Amino acid sequence: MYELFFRNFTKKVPLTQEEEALIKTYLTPKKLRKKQYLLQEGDVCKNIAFIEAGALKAYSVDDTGNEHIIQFGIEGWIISDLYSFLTGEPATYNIDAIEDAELILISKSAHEELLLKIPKYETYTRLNITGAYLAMQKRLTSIISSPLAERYANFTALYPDIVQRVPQHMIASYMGLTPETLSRVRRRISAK
Amino acid sequence: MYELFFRNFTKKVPLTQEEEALIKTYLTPKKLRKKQYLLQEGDVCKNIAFIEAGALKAYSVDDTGNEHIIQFGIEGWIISDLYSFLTGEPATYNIDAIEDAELILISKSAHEELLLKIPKYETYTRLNITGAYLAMQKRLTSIISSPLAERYANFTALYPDIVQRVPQHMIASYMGLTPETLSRVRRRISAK
DNA sequence: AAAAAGCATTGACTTTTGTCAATGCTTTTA
DNA sequence: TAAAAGCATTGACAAAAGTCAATGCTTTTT
Repeated sequence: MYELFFRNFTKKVPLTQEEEALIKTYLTPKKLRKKQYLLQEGDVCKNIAFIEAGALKAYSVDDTGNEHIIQFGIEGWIISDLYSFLTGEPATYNIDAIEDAELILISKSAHEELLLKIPKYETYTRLNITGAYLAMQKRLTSIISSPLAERYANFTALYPDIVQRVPQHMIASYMGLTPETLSRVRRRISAK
Repeated sequence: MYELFFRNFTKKVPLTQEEEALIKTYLTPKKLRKKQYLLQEGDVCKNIAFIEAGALKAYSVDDTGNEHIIQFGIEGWIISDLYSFLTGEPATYNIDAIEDAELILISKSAHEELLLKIPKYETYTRLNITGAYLAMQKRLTSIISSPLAERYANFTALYPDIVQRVPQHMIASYMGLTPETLSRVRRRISAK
C-alpha cells in the first residue's frame, strides 16, 4: 500500500528504517472510485494526497458550468488544493477521480508534526514543491510563447501516459481550449 | 543594503543575531543599471537574486524575436532561472533590469551550504518556493478559465505597483497578448 | 535644443478560436 | 441486450485576437 510513496520519498531523501516506520504512522490510505470527489469547491482541503494508483484531476468550474483542469495526477504524483490546505480557506478547486484510485493522505496536523519532527520530511516537501513549481513554469512558458500545435506536441511528449488514459476533451480543458479546437489542431498535425 | 532581505526573511522565519550575521557572509550585493542583463539565455544561472530595489523581468525570446515575460520582480521579490540554477543546464530565460536595481545574490555553493548548515534557511526556501508556486497557480488558473477583461482586472488589483511602473506592452507580454489587444481590452473596460 | 527612440492607440484586414448543431462510434448503465 | 450517455469529429458561422501600418505623444539620447 505504501510502496510507491516510500520509493518516491527515498529517491529524493534516503530514510532509515526507523524514520520510515515513524512516518508511516502519520499516513492514511484511502480508495476512491471513478467520479468520486476527493475535494469539493467550498470545503476546506484537509489533506495532501499522494497517488499510489489511478488518476485524478483538479479543476475549477466557471459561471457557465465549464470545467477548467488545473492539474492531472497519476501514480507517483501529489494532488491537493495547496492554498486551501495551508491557509484553511475554502477550496477553489474540485478534485475527483478519473479512474479508480488508491491514495495516501497526509492531514494538516500530520504534515505540521512531520515538518517539526523529521527534518528529512521538510527536505522532501521542499523538493516536491520545487519540482511542481518548475513543471508549472514550463507549462506557463509554453502557453504564453508557443503556437498551439507545438504546445500539444510538448504535452504528448511530456505526458504520453496521460494522453493514453484521459479523454481528449479533458486535455483540451487543461490546455485552455475547447474540445473542437483541440480536435482541429490534432488533425492539422496528423495531416503533415 | 541588506535591510529588506532580512526583514523579509525574519517575517517568515525569525533569526538570532548570530544566524543573521552568519547568513550575511554568504550574500553578495550587486547593482544593475536599467537594461543590463542579470542573466542571458544559454549561460548557466549562477545565482538566485533577491531584489532590494528596482524592477526586473525574466523572459524568453521566440524564433520571431518576440519577448515573452514569464516573471516580473520588484523590491522584496526573488528572481532567477531556477531550473538552470538547480541543474546547471543552460538558462532558457533572459533576465534584465527594467529599472536600475539593487540585488542580493546567493550563489549555488552559498545556497547549498546554507541549506546544510542552517535549517532555518531551508524553511525560508521552502516557504518562498511555496509562495511562488501558489502565485503561479493563480495566474495559470486565471489564464485557462477567465475572460480577458477579468484577467487584466485581476492583474491590476494584484500588482498595482507593477502596472504603475512598467510599460503596457510588457504587461501584454506577461499576459500572452499583443500590445494592440491589451490596448483594446483596456478601452473596452474604461468604456463601461 | 534637435533628433531619435519608445510607447500607446487606432483602423483595416486576416487568422485563429469559439459556438452551435449534427453525426457516428464506443462505453456505460439500466 | 437495449437504451442512454459520453466522446471525437466535422461543417457553417460568429467572435476574438493577431498583423500591419500610421499617428501623435513622451522620453531618452546626442
